[in-house]
Amino acid sequence: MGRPPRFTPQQLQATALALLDAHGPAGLTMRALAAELGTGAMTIYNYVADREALELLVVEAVVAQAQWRHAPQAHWRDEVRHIATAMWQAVRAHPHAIGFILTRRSRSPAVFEVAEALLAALARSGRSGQALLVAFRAVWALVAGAAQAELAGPLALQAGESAPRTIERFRALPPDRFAHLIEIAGAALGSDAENEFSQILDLLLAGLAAGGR
Amino acid sequence: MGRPPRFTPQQLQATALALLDAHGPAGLTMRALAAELGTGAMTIYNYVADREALELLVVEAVVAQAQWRHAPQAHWRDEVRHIATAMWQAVRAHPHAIGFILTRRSRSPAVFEVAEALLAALARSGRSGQALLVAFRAVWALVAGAAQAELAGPLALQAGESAPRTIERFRALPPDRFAHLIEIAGAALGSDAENEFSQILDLLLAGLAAGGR
DNA sequence: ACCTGAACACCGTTCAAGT
DNA sequence: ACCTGAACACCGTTCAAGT
Repeated sequence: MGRPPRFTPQQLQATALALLDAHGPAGLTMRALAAELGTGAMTIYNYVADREALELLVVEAVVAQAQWRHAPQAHWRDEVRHIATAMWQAVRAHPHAIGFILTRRSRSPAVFEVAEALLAALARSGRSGQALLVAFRAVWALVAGAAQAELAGPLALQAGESAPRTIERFRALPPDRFAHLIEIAGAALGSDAENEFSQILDLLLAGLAAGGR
Repeated sequence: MGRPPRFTPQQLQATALALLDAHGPAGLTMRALAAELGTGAMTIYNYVADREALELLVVEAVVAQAQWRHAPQAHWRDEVRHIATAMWQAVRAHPHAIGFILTRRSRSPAVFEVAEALLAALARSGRSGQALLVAFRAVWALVAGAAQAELAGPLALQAGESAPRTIERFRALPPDRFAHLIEIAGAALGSDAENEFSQILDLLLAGLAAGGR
């Protein structure tokens, strides 16, 4: 007998993301999601194949939030910057989702769409084929890597750790072996993430401009 | 009564990494590790505080495998390339560990040592303070991001998927919306990872050279 | 100090039965 | 077609008892 679905896929997706945002990866379970929706755990399996599919749904939800405008009249450099920044911001808006975004292979339209937009902008630098691929991979890596560095890099802030405490932690390292690291720890704490990402991107864009048109 | 430990920390670390390499993340459990060592699950807790600590042990094991030589007479560009490549290769040698490396914050000496070596090389470009931090974060992001892209990027090969099958999958996308992605999919499959990483790094190094000395 | 089994509070998922 | 509870095979970890 054709029974109408109790939930929409969008409802599931939004609830899963909300759960993740609120309680972190450990809080996103089939059972917790079901409870949040007011049903039993097994009901979730009417909408996703398994836990992995649920995680992909969340990745899609985050990446889909990346918004950019197509600007064919702008310089390709500005358009690449615009799209890369949009993606970085979307990822950054959901810190608890970053782990999933970094490690789960998503084939969702949202991911393909940012990829295509980036490729189109980069193609305007005069690249095609292997050179275009390399340029794309470089920008993608920088965006993903910037999110990674903030989450888990050597200079990432520990969750709930104060700035003075972080500086102190680095000062406690052997100064003869980690001189630069200790020196830079202060700058890392004073650094504004948005501005820093912009500068990192600038470095790569300068390299891309040198090789392009 | 002072009882001598049955295992060394190195033994635990090596066995954990071997288990991960052989069976993937799902295969690395406290119980499986204990069984592999021929003991009960709870024995592991005499060596690590919890599962998270075990994962950090594995991350450390992988990063510690990065080997580079200090070359103060070489151009800073070559030294940066050398260290970045060493780290990328170490990460790449353990595909099943990449997820942990990307998402777990490690404060192990191994991580601090690559970071310091990279910083020292980059400092020779004439940078210090915020500019040095930005240069470091850019290189780090590129290395981490390259590993990410290979694991989970839009052009990553699906585990066990053949090259023709991958191309077919991209050809099945709407060609009007994903023209560049479809075009580039072929290049992505023919691309040699080592060579591609080198080219990506070149782009960033060109940008770094333009801003440095 | 280190070892370890029993037990607890969770998971994801299979199965079978419902509408 | 979709819903759902019971049950199974796992987890990480606490506790208490051992040497």
